[in-house]
Amino acid sequence: MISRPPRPRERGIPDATVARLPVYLRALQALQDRGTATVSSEDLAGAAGVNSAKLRKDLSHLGSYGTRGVGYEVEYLVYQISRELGLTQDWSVAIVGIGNLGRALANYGGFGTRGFRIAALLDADPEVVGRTVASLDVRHIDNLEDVVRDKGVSIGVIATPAGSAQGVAGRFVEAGVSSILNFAPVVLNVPDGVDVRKVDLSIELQILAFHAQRRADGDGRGAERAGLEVT
Amino acid sequence: MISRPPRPRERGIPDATVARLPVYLRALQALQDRGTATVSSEDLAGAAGVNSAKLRKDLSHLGSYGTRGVGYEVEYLVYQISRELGLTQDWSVAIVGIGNLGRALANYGGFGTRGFRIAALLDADPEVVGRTVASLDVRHIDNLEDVVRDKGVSIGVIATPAGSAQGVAGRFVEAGVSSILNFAPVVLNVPDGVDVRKVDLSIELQILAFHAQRRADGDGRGAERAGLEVT
DNA sequence: CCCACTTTGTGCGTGCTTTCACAAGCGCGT
DNA sequence: ACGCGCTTGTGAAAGCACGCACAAAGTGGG
Repeated sequence: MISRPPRPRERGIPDATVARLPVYLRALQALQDRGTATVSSEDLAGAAGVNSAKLRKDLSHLGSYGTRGVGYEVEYLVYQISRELGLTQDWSVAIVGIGNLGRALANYGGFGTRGFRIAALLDADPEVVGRTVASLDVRHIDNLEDVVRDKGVSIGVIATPAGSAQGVAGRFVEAGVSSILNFAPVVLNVPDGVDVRKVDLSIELQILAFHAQRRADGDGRGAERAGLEVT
Repeated sequence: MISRPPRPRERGIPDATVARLPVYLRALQALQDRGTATVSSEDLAGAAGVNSAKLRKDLSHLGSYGTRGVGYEVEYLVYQISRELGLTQDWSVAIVGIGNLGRALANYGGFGTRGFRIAALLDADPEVVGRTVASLDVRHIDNLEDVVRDKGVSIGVIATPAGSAQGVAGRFVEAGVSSILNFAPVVLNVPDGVDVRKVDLSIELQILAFHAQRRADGDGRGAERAGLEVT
């Protein structure tokens, strides 16, 4: 096999676009709350902090939902993006590791638009198990498989120390969870077909430090590389 | 003017590379703790979850620190990456918004390698101001400018509700902070020369939901798009 | 009905990222 | 001293992503 067939991408929305859709959605919901009926790509792009051509191209991947000379109908667009992101159905989330971060996550009520329901909290520490956090009983990690099955958990959140994360990930996968959000500072090893996203505090700080240093360093001329919003 | 002069990028490390250096650094530190002296690009790439060619090219931006036939000396590489990221100096961090998340951040001791020192906690709520969190007094937000000056804060972390975030960002910038890590679900508006990074819970969940739906949807054939680790 | 104005959707050039593939370099055993 | 095996560093190719600029398409006024 010389070259695999040039990647059909059968219904392909580029990953970069997918990463921005939630931002557009939030901006749109803000507009909706303010009673705005339609919005131009220029204005929406401004609110979302992106280039308007990029926004139009992103939206064009979902179909032609705008009206030339007018703009986009806010309500309709909210619906289309929600549908595309899969927010019209309910996702059941389990959080493992109820330390400071786990508690913060559990209490973080406004999970964007609804669509996400925190179904269970799990921890290994007997000190924590049995307590009530965000009106949920914290259950022992040994019940992970049962909880996943009984509550139909489809997204697992790992907020444990680094050492336990891989083990938890493995159990999630074994139990049939194929979407994992990982806050532990380790690279998770998972089989193909499992989607892992990582959120890492200290990595973000380190990237900021790099740019800050660069700014301070070569300051024969300032701000040569700056103001970059990053997703 | 047809084309701007082709972007000198005077000491340019690509952004994509910078974003991965912290991951390499962590993997290297794990190796170091285990007493490993040298490591091949293949092994390190494995530990960091990236392609080995990519890793080598990334490292080549820092200079030629490997030995052919052998690999990279762990300790030396740790030092080089740390230096490049600016972790050999101390960064003073202020956290604004001491809710669940702010507390979690304040208590998150292991900020990667040292290099980051939490210098101050600020909040607007009189109920919270004055309390001690992570052995720091929570001070009133009105002291932001003083704190930034007195403690030499160079990185600001915003963990407030969405509504307050822009205001806090403005004050940070005004006070001379030009690196901001934003946890609030809003797009911050800052002048050029200020570096904002955003961490957003619900966006991550929405992206997971998208891929999960895709997997469930078009399952005439499974897992056509999967296993993608994302930074 | 037509014209001026607005705004979308997209073709195209450019630059960045990733990946492959391999020559050059290094260490070790003989 | 020499050759063998291993591993780096990098040219070259392919794929993506971004943003400009413009044609196409719609609106509203006269």
